[in-house]
Amino acid sequence: MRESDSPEARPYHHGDLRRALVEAACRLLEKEGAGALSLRAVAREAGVSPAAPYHHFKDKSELLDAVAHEGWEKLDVAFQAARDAKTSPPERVRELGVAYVRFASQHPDLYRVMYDCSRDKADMPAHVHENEESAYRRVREVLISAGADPSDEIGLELATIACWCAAHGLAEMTSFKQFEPLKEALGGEEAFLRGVLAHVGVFAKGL
Amino acid sequence: MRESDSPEARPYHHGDLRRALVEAACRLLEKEGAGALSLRAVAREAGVSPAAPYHHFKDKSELLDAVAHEGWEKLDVAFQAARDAKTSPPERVRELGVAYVRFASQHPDLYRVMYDCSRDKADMPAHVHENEESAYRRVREVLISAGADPSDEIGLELATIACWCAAHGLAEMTSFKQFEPLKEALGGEEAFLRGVLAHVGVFAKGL
DNA sequence: GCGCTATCTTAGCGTTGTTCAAATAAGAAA
DNA sequence: TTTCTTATTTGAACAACGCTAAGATAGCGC
Repeated sequence: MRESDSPEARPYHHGDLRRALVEAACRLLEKEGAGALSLRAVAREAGVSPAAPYHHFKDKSELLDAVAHEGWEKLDVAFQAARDAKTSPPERVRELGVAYVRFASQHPDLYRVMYDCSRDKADMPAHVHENEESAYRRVREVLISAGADPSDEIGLELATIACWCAAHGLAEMTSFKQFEPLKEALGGEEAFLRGVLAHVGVFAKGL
Repeated sequence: MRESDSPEARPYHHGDLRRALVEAACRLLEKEGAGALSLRAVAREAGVSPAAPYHHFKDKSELLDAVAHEGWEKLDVAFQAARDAKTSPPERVRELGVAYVRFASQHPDLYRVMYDCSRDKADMPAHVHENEESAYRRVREVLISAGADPSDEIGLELATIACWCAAHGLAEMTSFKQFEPLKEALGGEEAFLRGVLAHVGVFAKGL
């Protein structure tokens, strides 16, 4: 029981440690929270020595990158449902926003890692951010399908960014306990999210 | 030169160390960034031993709280100008948003500390957040003066939160290098901020 | 003067990220 | 097969961190 018990390819004598480490990190993140996510703890959880990860990641931050990558993929899955929802295109924009925020509120520590990675590598070339990029493009597509003018390059980009900013801001705030009375008054988190997003132009009318 | 050279009250035999520590922390934050802000580094910067801070703050996080407190005060100063601007009330809402985001983009590391403190104490009683609260109330006031219906308690709160979320989201994103081409196309950061905020209902039309 | 108490220092504990030489095991070459 | 090579893992170590405990120091009221 010293490594991931998945029956996958184990190309070297200790199995696919890289994969095992990322999974251990995700497990720790859900169990103990972001504060407990040290490289040593991840190695411990995976059952290897503290130095082992350095043969698969040059840094702690590179491990976190891999975790974040996983996170963006999970978010993309959550986006699928919203995009394929059988509602009007403008409503789909809202669904996308709600899906985003709900993802963040269901996996707060993972979301934190994802965002910290994005910020710490904010000045790196674009190809580093492939997953963010793909989520970004998805928002953009839904905005177009909701009636945004695709020929107005700048306007479209501004709208997409506004979408993303509002969703990110709300995602980081929903957990604030100060809002709980309001959530109850509205009858749940879902209604709260929709209520806030309704005040954000892009979500309210799809541009 | 072992402590702050301000000629202020020094009630105990080493001067007002608490104050000196907060100032040293702010100095470090601007010089070296958030990553270099260790308790020991702050003590070093203030010219005292690593254990000295523990007689003024029970924790590292309590020092950061004090730094964040300072930050909210500085933000409030930045808000003053926007509130007193001689423009139409709806325009003032936009000014507030721009002031908020500009503050965050001018003091990114301080803003990070401020926000991390808010999140880490998100489940604490309200009086802990007096400064956030006062900034929140300021937004609320400006919204009312811009035409929001003060009797619609819930609607007003939702609008305030939407404001804050959009501003916070944008504040954390403006530094992303991906947006730089767009900023240039629009002729500067200011235009970029206004462009994004224009897509956020609350900012665009003051509710 | 005296003691009291707050303040600061020195020393130390446990943990972290990271490096490096040595050990180990898998795959290729003989 | 045996040997060689190379990728992987370990164990020991370093500096830096947050934090604690015991002692030194200095200001205060008596």
